[in-house]
Amino acid sequence: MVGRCRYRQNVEDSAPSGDPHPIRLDSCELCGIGQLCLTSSLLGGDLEELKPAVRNHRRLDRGERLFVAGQRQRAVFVVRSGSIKLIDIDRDGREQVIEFCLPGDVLALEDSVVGRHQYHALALEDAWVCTIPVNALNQLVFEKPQLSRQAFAVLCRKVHEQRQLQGRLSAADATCKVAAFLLGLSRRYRRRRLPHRRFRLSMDRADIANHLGLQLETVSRSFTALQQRGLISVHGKALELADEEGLEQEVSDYLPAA
Amino acid sequence: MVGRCRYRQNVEDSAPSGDPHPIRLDSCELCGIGQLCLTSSLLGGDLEELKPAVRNHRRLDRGERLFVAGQRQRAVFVVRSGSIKLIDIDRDGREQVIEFCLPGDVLALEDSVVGRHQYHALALEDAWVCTIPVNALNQLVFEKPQLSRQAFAVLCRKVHEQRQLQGRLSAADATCKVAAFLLGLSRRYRRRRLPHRRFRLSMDRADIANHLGLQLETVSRSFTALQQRGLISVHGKALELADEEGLEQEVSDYLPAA
DNA sequence: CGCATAGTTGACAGCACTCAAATGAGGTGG
DNA sequence: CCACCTCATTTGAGTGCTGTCAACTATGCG
Repeated sequence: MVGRCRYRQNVEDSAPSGDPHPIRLDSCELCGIGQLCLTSSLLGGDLEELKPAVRNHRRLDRGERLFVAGQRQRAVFVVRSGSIKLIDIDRDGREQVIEFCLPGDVLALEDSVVGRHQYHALALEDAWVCTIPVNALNQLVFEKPQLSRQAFAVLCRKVHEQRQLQGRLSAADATCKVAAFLLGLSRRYRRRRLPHRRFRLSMDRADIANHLGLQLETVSRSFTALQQRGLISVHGKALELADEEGLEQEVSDYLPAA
Repeated sequence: MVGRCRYRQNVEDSAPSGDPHPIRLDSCELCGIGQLCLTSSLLGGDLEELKPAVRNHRRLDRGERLFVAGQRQRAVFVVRSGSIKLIDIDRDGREQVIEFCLPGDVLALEDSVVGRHQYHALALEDAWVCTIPVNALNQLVFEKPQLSRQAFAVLCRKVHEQRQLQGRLSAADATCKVAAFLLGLSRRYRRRRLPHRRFRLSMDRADIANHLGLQLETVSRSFTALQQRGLISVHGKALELADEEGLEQEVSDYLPAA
């Protein structure tokens, strides 16, 4: 299960600049994510403020757990490279994918009120995360009260995004859901200045299906359908959005503009 | 469209104490909701702090709009009696029910970051709302910085609830969704010390269907199915949960415990 | 009392789920 | 480096649930 990941984070596309996430960067200045790190929005866009709070960078092997539901929260995390899924496991052991977290995403911010992690966090591939101990964060909030307003804003966006997607999509057919999912991923990559036309899906069909409330066979069929219509090109986890306009058309009946 | 509502807020049940929401209460001390008002959690549970912030109580007729998407936000609201639906309307004029707001619920808190309302708010029945002007709220936050942490907590709960419901429910069958919806309503009423075994649905079948991603005929059929199995009793908008255990059993495959 | 709207019920078709098998890719050990 | 094994993914066939269209009933309002 654990092993070196032989894949690049993403297939090259619009940003042909080698590996965008070199390992072992201990400072924020050198971090490839830079201003795209959601921590900077969390901290009011001022990376200078951020540095003293970020304590260490942790490496995760594929399949490794960053935290477990119920566990006392010691830190808020930011994905630096790789991707992580948040899952809920019910009494019967069934899994529910809550969220896929990409580079730049803040993890477990919403757990800080309760003080315990609400979900399980698993690395979908080898990953690096930044760690902001809750103590350091609280200290920072104490020094700069406006910071909590930034955190508030991050949460508001999250509420809004959840509502938009899940509300409209619940009535959509399978292909539509899949198309929306892919476009959503692409937009998130683009916002982070990562390749967004061709990239590698870090999650498997089962994860996608679970997240969208479908069966994995249905997801696979939807991929095939979208490909036959020339909207995408898929080979396993390698994905290319061949016709973004067409894709948006496909989901425009259910999703608002980007 | 606009007219006096001849229905009581709720059918009597466990709390046979007359109309629980007398009209025209201008002070928080006399408000029937009292500590169950989510504003009190918003304000750290201290109603004393709340009073100077709450400016006026506004009456809404059934069908009346409290605010419109895009409109500049002047206040955060709390439902005092009646109920309000939050809806999104897309380019093609199609409606999407985002949320049903019951007495005690805070409205538009998550809009305050953007400064504009994100959705339309319509009264499902005659209603009263409390109004907290954003100026007053900001002033209060300035005086008591911890207050923003309370607001943060409110949002976190919202994120969490949304995830639980929509995530698990997206894969459930129609009857399951409807059962979960009814139980969810019931629990929210109970938490507010309102009749929760027998109550009146303030929204119509179309609203429920829209919210759950179903067709109204399917919702109707699900009601019938649940009734034939002795789990509920429905006559139009009058609802009774005849077998809460059975209902929970029905949704237990998809929803975590209360 | 009659109209308008809300809600229920029925018939039928289509899409997604289920079960099953085949294909392909990735990883391991010789 | 190749063979093999395992698991992810795709594809197929059949069934059931839900959407669609339509008719009917009940309720509320003037």
